[in-house]
Amino acid sequence: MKIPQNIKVAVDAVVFGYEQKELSVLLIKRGVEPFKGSWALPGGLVLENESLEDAVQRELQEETGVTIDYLEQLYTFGIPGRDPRNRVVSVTYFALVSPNNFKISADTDADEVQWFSINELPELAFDHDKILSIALKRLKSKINYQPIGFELLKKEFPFSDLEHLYQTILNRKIDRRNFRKKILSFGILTETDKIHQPSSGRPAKLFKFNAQKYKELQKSGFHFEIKFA
Amino acid sequence: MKIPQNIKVAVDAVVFGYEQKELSVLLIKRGVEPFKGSWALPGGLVLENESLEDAVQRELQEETGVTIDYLEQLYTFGIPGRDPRNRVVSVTYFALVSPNNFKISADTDADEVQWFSINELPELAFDHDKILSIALKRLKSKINYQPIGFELLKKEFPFSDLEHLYQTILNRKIDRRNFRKKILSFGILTETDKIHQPSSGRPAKLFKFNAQKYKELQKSGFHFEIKFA
DNA sequence: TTCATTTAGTGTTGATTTTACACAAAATTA
DNA sequence: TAATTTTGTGTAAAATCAACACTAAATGAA
Repeated sequence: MKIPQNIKVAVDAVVFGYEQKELSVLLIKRGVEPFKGSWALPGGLVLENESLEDAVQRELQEETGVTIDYLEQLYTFGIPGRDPRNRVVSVTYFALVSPNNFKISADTDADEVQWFSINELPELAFDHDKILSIALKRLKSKINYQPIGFELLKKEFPFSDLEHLYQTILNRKIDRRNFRKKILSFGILTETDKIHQPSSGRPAKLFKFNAQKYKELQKSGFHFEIKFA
Repeated sequence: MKIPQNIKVAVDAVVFGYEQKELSVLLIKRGVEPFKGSWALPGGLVLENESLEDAVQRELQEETGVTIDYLEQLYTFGIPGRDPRNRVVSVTYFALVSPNNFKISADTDADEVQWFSINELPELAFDHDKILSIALKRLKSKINYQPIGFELLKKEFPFSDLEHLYQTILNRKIDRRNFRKKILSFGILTETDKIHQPSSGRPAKLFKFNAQKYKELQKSGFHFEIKFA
């Protein structure tokens, strides 16, 4: 005799943002038990007729109002007991948001959505700390072999922003000359004619990531890959 | 008004084996509709109280009798309509089997389980061709940066087996001297005192993968990584 | 107005890694 | 014993990586 399966499917997203040389994660404060009042990753149950990706986008829209620039599946968690109420299998996603879309929508309760610096995280509900740590690992590893760092910057950015981004995420110094040389050698950045005036110091040219060019290069076997001194 | 969610959770596994310089995948012939009579990846619904990994192991045991040497989560598929009956979210796994465990258990119906060379695949049920192609991509990419190739060989193997394995999976020639030099330089192989007599030609020393050593090296920052001419 | 401070921008050299490449050694079979 | 098969090995040129420091252009303060 078979017992009918009753497992709920949820999605959760680890959304990263970067501003002011700080890497942050988007969290929501839970309004219901269990873990009422705790911070958690945005997410929720998948609806009957929507794809997993649609579910993530919908939940992010509903809960945070934030627009996502990059989204990929991270990992699926399904150990019985990870949710104290029911069996929930959670498909988690990894998302990046550019500073342009950093702001939290006005129609969400600001009390309940917040960016947290990766260095000052609160305790998280469920197994969300584990999910977050896997996402962070993915980010740290992936920026080395895929040009996803640009998703965390404005469309046009001074080179030093990219440099600082890598240093922040990888948490170490990078040789400026070697880094610039390497990235520029890929030929996937376009120099704009605009310049950026920092609060003090020499003005900087603005660059933008050329996704079109990147795709072409990919087709001819090019592989984005960074190694550091 | 909320409609209660009714989504089933399944697991499916792409199991790779390697023998006679051929890479193969383990498939089962479906005994029930839909796709009755078609070949498909082994898998099935997750039980109420088992973890996803346990579900994969159980299904593989039940359906194929094959013992798995390496298992990792691959990707989760959840587009509505991928199963014509119900909404099914399938968490897929990627598995490797060594030739020692290659044989299909006697208590399964041999008619319904079979190894297929990656070059002579039948049509597959559901979206299993897509799953398989992602698994293959993963395998091709992962053998370059993780020592998982050994899971597809016997515990003790002549060096040329490793060489052929890489050539088969990557589908290209590899320089024998450079390959050997690189792999040996890692220090994760132990030379046994046994030798292997090929059907003709010079006898070869047998090596084995030293998982212990690999773990130690990993801790001190070593990273398995292969690049080829 | 110039001096101190801040950030952007740039090349060279030595060390290391990668690539290309060919022949001798040990066994089997005819 | 000659032909065939597979193992095992070194070197040199090319490419990449790693280390390293000063000048340029702006701002703000003295």
